[in-house]
Amino acid sequence: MRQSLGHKKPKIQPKKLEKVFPFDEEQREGEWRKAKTRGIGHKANYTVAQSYAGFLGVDAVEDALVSDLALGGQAYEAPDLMSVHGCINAVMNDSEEDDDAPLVFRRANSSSKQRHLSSTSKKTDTQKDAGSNLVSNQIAQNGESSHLQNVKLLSKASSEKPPLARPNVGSLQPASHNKLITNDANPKPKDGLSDSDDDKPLSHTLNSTSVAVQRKRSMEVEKICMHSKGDNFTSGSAGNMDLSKSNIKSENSDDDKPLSLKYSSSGIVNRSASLQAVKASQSTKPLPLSVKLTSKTKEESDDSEDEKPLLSRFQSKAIGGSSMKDSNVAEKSSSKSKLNGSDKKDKSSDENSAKGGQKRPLSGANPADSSSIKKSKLSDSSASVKVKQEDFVKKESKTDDNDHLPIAQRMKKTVSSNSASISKNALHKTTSSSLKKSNIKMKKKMKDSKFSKSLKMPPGSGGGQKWTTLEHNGVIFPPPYKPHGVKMLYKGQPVDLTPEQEEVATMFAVMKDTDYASKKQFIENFMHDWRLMLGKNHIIKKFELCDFTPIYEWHLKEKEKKKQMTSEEKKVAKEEKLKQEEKYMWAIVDGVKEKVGNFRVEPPGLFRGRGEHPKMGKLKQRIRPKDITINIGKDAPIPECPIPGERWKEIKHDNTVTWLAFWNDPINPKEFKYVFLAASSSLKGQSDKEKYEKARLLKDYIQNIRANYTRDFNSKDPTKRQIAVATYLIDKLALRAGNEKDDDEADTVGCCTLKVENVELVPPNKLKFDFLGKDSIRYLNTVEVEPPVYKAIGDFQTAKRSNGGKKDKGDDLFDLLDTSKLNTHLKELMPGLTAKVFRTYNASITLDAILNKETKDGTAPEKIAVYQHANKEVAIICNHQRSVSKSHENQMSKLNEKINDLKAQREELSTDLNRARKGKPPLKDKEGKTKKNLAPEAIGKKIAQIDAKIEKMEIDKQIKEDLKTVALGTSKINYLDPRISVAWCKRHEVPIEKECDVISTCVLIFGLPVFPDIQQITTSEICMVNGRRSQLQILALLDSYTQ
DNA sequence: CGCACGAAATCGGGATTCGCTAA
DNA sequence: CTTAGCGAATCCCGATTTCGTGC
Repeated sequence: MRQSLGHKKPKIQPKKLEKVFPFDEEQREGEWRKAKTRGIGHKANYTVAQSYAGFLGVDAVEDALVSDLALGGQAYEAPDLMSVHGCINAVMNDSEEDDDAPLVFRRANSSSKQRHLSSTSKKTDTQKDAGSNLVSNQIAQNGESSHLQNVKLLSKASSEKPPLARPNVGSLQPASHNKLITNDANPKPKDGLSDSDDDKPLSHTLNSTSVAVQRKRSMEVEKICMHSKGDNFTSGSAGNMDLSKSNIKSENSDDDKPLSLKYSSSGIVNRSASLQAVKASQSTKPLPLSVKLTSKTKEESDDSEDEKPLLSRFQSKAIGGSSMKDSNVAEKSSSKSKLNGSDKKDKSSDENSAKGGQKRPLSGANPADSSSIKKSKLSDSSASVKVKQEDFVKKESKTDDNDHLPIAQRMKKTVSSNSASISKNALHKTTSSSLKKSNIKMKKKMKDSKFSKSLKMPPGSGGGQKWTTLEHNGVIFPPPYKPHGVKMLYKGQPVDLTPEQEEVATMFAVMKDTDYASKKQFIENFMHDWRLMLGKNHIIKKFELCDFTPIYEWHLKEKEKKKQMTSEEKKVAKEEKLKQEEKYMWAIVDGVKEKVGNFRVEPPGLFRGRGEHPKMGKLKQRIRPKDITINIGKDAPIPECPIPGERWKEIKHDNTVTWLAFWNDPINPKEFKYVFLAASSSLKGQSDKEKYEKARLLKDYIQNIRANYTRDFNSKDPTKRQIAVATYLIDKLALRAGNEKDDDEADTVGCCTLKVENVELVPPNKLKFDFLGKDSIRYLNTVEVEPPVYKAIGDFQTAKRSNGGKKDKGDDLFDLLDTSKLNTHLKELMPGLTAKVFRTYNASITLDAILNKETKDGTAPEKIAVYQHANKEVAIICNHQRSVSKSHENQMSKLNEKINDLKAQREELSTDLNRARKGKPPLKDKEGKTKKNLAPEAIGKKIAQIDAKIEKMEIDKQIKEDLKTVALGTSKINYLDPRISVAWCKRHEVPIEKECDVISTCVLIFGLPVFPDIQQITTSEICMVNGRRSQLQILALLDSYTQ
């Protein structure tokens, strides 16, 4: 056991984190319970609409914040992220602004150090170094995994920290006015404020006095809250501004010593810096995130959407406010500050806008890149590398080398030639100063370039360049089939099969215990494809005469063998596999090592379609190199084909896409299977970020959109009317758009493809939906709708077909609509708006609303229960279901048994209590033994304990029952903006670590030094790390930077 | 020596995460 | 190219057993 601790590096870390901030198991979920009473059964009636109120409230809050700011007189312009960061920092301690740029790092270091040592003065470099050394030493002592230690430290620090947040929170919430969202036409001034926010955080921090700091902290908290409420989703720039300010200040004051120490710990910082630099150069630009967060995304919106209208709005807003100027000033003044990166970005954005809002072409992710994609990748990398190096140098000089070395090495690997210089730099401080200068310049350039890139051409927005250099090793194929020689029976007789035939027979045999094996369609398809292999004259003709049992039993035996392997053996096997796959696991994108998602080619098998899929059971042919197209950088070595004698189908060098390879789906040749980077990659994080930013942007338009469709409920134009009603359903019920489907796909529908029979009118004004959606998951929900909608649906159902006939139940309800028409319409309402955005928006806004509404003072477990409850409501809205586990019934009865057991104990104790009060000895227990003669008080205490236990178990039971069909993970990963979770944790002092399982990773988003080595990760990369994704990210990062 | 108590070790299975691949 | 659920793998925690200590 202990030993195990020593070994696993990556996984351990997470564990440790958890341990550091353990929550008491006992959850008393008071409110939660009540909420539950609604239970799953009620989910049917739950609609997004219920969360609207909270949503409005947010705006109000924002306004309040704004005024606050105004009063303060200071124009803080920190990006949202910053603000959040700050909060986090306060809690976690660390600095974080860094996300953005390399410069940031330094800052972060210094700031963190400062915090640690003493808030009063910044430490000198040497001081910092010392601090870092301490940390590193500690780590070293402990031994194996410095990570762990660091983590621990961090977590402790965070836990220890006195939370500032709370105080203000309450006050903020009250805000009641809800300002309507600004319409597209005239964005409010706030936006402008928000825009400006991005820039100047640093200066503020520095300036703020301790008192101010405290205040700010509280402010921050508030803001965060706001954020969580609405900020995240609302654009409230003003609020954002506040946040940023507060954040900054808070950061200064907050920093925990521990954190700073950790933070400062040399290696980490350097690494992160380098990473940041790299990223910055690339185009990931963490800054944008931050900006988006607080300031609201205006910038982002610009980036991604780039709608002129938006830009103009933002600009105007920004201009209108003093913020812009301030920001600029701040930037200048604080150029040295680490935040620079962000500042610069902001600036650049401002500048750009000033110039005319034109965005630069995406051309290169990195500034350097942009300058010349043509350059050999080496040169490109070198450019970015240089920046990195510089950062490194600085940091390294300060910190000790040990930690760094690994990183540097890594860097080298990726960068190649550069690495050497890096290491050297580390050694020589003297050079650092000059380097710094150059760095700063570089940074500026980089920022600008980044900025332009990121803003202008977000990857998601289409068309742009996604990378400049790309290296990877292709894909790995499953091992060839090994014939087992076990013969199946036909008419009771063993049959000889060729290895190919046996392989397919085995595919079927191993599925004997699944539902598929008894489905007609499955068997039909399987037999069809298998017969092709057997040939016309094979004795095997009829499925009914086949007996796969021998093969099935062989399979069971193999499985058992595997199970019986000792852990030692398993470990060895695992390591071997890892060794084999190692080279395929990573890609180098613009000089940064990133994890590849699905580098394993899908093995052959029988297609397992979901629901009543017409192709289930078909043979999924083995994929060979000749089926695969590789996409890779022009200058990168072409991956060697892993199967001797074979070759790739094609090599491409398309930098406008993110896939590394693809092949045609053998089941549906029209479709493709792509190999992408892992969720933890910056490319994915970036698009995630864009997704959430777009959702956030919707908040500014939603009011108008709703007014719009409400008006069109009664439109005389039937198409308009259908669009209005469909939009309403998508908004209110979070339905999917519903693309047309071919006959060879499962018969499922979405909004646009709803059939007449899928909706039932329930007088007076309810609609009952019953249909199979994506994954053939049933959507069953009865909701009350506005009368005009009710009437419209009825009209659509009875309307004439285009050919004049009468619609029947299988006809399209929205016969004049399809997804492209709908989305075209939506895009007119808001740039980039699609049906999916409503889902994201409503999921996140609902989380936000519930958290704000239901979180009360209380224990951490209570708060977490609130979070879970909110998560559950979102899952219900999105109709994320799961099948009830096989052991569910079993588990429930066990729980009941235990409860009954406890109740019996309670009874017995209560008898004893009565006797004890009368001075009598307790009765003998079941086995006839005599019990201790306890004092009545002692017995009473025991009873109370048991009562508490019973109550907890009852609650657990209830939760379990309620969640048995609800899948929380999907929304957590794909729909809930992690910034909401982070802000909430911060505000309510819920440890970010594991508590809400979602969140541990979010830390990364903000560049918090949870894992020192990861620190460098910038916002953009991680961005939306939730749940599992966060885990992945953490591990991936650790792997990539720590090894 | 036997017993009570508590800490450490071990075990078992529920909970969570991961990997996969369909949609 | 994102979103989704499933089954397997892994983690985690409580329950049970074992071990150690003191009376």
